[in-house]
Amino acid sequence: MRPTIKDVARLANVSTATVSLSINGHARITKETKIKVEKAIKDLGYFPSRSARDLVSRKTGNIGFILTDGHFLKTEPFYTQIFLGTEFEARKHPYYILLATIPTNFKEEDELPRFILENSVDGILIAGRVSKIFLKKIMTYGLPTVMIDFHYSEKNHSAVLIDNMGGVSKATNALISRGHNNIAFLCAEHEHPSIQERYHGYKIALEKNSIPFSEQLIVSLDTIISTESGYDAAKELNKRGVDFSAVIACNDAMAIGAMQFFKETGKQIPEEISIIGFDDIEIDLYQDPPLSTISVPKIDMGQDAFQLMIEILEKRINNHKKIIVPVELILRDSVKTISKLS
Amino acid sequence: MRPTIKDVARLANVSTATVSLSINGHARITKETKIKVEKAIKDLGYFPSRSARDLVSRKTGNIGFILTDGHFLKTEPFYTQIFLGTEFEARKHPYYILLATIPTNFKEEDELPRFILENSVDGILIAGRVSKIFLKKIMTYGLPTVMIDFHYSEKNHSAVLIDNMGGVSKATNALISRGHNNIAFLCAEHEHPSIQERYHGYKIALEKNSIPFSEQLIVSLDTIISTESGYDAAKELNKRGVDFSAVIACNDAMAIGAMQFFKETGKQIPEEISIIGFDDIEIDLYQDPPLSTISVPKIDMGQDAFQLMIEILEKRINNHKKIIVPVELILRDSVKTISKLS
DNA sequence: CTGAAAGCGCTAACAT
DNA sequence: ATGTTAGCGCTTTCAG
Repeated sequence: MRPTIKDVARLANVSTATVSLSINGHARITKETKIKVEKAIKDLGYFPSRSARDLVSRKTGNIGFILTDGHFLKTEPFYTQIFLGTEFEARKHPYYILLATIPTNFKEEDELPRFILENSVDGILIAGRVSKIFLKKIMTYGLPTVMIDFHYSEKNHSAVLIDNMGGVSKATNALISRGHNNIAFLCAEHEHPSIQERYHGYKIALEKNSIPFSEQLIVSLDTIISTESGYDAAKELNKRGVDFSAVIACNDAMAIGAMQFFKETGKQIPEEISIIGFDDIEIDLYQDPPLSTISVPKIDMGQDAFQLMIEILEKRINNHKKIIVPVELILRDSVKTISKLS
Repeated sequence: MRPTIKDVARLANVSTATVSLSINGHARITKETKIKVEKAIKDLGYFPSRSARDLVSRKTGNIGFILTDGHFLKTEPFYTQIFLGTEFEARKHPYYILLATIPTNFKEEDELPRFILENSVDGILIAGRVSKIFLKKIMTYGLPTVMIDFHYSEKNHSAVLIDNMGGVSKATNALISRGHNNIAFLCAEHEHPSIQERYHGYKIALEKNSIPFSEQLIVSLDTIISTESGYDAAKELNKRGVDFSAVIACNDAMAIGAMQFFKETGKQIPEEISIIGFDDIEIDLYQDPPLSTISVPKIDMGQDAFQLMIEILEKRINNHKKIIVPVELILRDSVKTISKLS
């Protein structure tokens, strides 16, 4: 039988209240008694019962982590790493993470994650793009929510977001400073806020460098972001017959697909075309040549999100705070300098 | 304020005990009262409190899922899929899955997952290879345990295992029936039980087909299984200068590394060398040619493991049961027929 | 077949 | 500064 607070109290010769107060550091307990209590706890190998604690405190000690099936099952563990980040952080706090996936295309009649229905979480983390229907449905539960790598700008949620604009601006600047003037931009899923931000970063950078913007260099597909759409986008760009020496893809998957197309058509990378992606996924390194990219600190994002949740939960900072995590440009062999600007 | 069992009792005009019995289907409650109760529950939107329930039942309603950092972070979501399988199954039962990672090289002084220390799980699922030190340490807690894709044969745990031997036998047979007589076997981490089983499957198949076994065709590296070790193993095989028309690698990662080496040395696949891996990971399809492999039903394995846990937990089937999940040979372009046997 | 009541382990007033 | 005590919401004997 596991020892209870009573056992501790008995052994330490104090009341259960004292033990409780002592453990939770709440009241001003004498140092001496605290030491006595701690010794008893140690001797007994005592650990507070979660359910008893939760019962009286009316909390669950759980945080729900929600993402879509598609995002969880993807080959590249982008969201998996974010999840792990929240898990790492949760270890330092009295919380557990409960994971649930929802259908990628969540519909009105779909059921919400069980931990919502059962009221087993004190707050939820939502990672990646989810449908508006889902968001609306879940919001009726009034749970503290932190979104990760996604948000609808018109809604006011706390969120941890990637510096999409800054990232692509960096990439664009790097290309420009290496002599590239005709830089194509390949994307898909253009209704995705992140994609719009990345596109925006591209435009801003051109502007700042007084480089004319050309619609001809933009390929925006209506499909899902993937290696295939990257391939298709490159094909489309190629068909247009415009001049370009560099390509920015809205993420690594598309960049890799694009590289594939260029190689198939006999174009040399980076001799003829420089290319930069976004995300920094592991297979970038295995490309030939290794793909340059914008690196996103995934583990950190998860940790940030969890910390934000704790703030909301404990310090009652309910003011829809947004954290923008910085990104880093990683230049590898897929980028070549054409002519240095002074 | 969430409704409690009291509210339900009041509304249904019965006692709380009746509500409880009714919900849990335990006693023979009249159909009528049961209906009354159910109506009240529905009207109130009542849901039993987990913590209250757990407190009295002295269970936690949680199952811990443990795997190593390395396995969780791997590019290929092998264990991630298994995890998702357990999660899928847990949804149908009154349990939540708590995930924790441990250091790949767990040492004596490393701390066990928090949910173990805090007694917040009723049982644990352990996926993939973990150190003996870890296993020994965790076993002192006497928690019901189900191992997945790994076990020490001398210990007696319930486990869900892959049919490693059968899988490689199938692959070997397929190669033989396509005219291959000199089949090399590439592996690493030979102390891993799964690898030994795969190796065994290879030998058995040769024997059954009366094909002489040659040490020269076996490359067993002392390193970790990876693309790199696959590359190295192929190199070593090549150095030996022995004749072979086919290669079985102990998993897909190694197979891909081996293909890389063969291609670099100008060997044609499958014209000169046929190759088969093991695992069925997504990138197999993106190889050139697409890699043949043994497919492992990862989601199923997770579900099986969870079900086994439920059996142990609820039906008290404590007899170290093992489930061997079947695998499937998937032949793709990396295998060529040399000459058909009649 | 149903109700009364004890108690699971803990926290937080309220006393002392 | 510490002890007493009343619950938190639920399950489960034990009576009736």
